[in-house]
Amino acid sequence: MSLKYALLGFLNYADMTGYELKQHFDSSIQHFWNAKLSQIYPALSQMEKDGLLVMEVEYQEQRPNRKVYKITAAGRQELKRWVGTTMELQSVREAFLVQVFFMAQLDRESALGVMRHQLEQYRKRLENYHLFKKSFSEVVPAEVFKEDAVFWELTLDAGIKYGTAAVEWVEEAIEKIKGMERVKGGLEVSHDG
Amino acid sequence: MSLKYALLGFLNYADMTGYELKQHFDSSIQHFWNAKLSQIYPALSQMEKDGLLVMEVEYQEQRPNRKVYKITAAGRQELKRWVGTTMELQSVREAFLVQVFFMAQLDRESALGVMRHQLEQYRKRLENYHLFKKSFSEVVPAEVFKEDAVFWELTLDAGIKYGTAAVEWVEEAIEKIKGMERVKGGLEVSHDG
DNA sequence: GCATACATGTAAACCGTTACATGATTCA
DNA sequence: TGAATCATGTAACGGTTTACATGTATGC
Repeated sequence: MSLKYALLGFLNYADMTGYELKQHFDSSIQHFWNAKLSQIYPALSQMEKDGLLVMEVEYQEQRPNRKVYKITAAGRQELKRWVGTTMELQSVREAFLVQVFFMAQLDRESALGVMRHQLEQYRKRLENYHLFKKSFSEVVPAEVFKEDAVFWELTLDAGIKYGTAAVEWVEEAIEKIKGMERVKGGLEVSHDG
Repeated sequence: MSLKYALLGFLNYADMTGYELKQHFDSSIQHFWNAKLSQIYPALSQMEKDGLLVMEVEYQEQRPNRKVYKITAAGRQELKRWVGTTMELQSVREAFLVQVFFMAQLDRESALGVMRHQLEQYRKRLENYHLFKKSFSEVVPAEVFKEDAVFWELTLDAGIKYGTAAVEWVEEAIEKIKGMERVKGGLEVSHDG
């Protein structure tokens, strides 16, 4: 459902084609929401039918015509309504935690291998957030109002907070696994030997 | 995809019906993965077709027969393989951050209202994790091997880490929003007045 | 010569939620 | 009397991903 509102949100800044909207996704909110073109195009035509957008064709030769979408008054209203709506907390879905939950199946070294791999990936992601944060003031276009930039930066801060939590958690988890006594293949009891 | 492995994981401890599996979801991994019965039942019969499980019917009167599923050697192998597999980092999907990203649409008080509501919900969730953590040693059945309990507790620790990060982030966000100057409806410039 | 940017889509598959369907027993 | 527990499912719908479909211009 957020796809629709993300599209409205971007079109509230400027008229755009689906292709350009995809670029905005990729350069800003892709850290916490993304969409493929194959989802964006049908969503836009549906939103046009619903009166949230209007579309104008720019004719081109040697490539498909550009379909430029513009937000309507109804669209602006719907965006504003949604942004101000308090929602239920969405439930967490973390496949990696399912893996950890059943990880006693593995011997200690395999478990540590999986955890270290995850740690490396969490670190890389966090590093990217930090780099993005550093370059933030240069990246943000000057014509943008300051209040927008504040909220954009808040979403980045969220990524850094969560990312830091993830890295710390795996680091501590690795230490706890190292300290375990009865892991299969460890020093003490083995259940199938 | 994790549904399949969660089912294998639980059935690796004991033979069970779909109904009982659902109860295990609800009392343990529901913090990071959940499933409805309407998804569990077809998944189980598919997994039986794939040779990961075998099913035995226990006849009952006055209610549907119990279909007790048992993991096969192939199922155990598949579980073990998956638990030891390193996976790509899954991308984050946080509708709330989409909302924050476009929140400059709101006046300061409305924005603060939405953030405070979210803060309250994050706090409640974190509180639940803490309560669960305290009662953890009592809740874990005695017959369970200690190594399983260590990994189960790690997933709880993850919840507490992320939950704490979320609470801290919103608290800081609220302070930053309070400190903003050019928010619509704030003390300074208004763009449509 | 190959990848990327530009520019549009459709179709099928997959995963998950909600609604529908049935019906006895037990507890408050 | 009404809700929860036990116990099974199917059908429809919605959102997302992957694969298929087309084709030029530009830069490395």
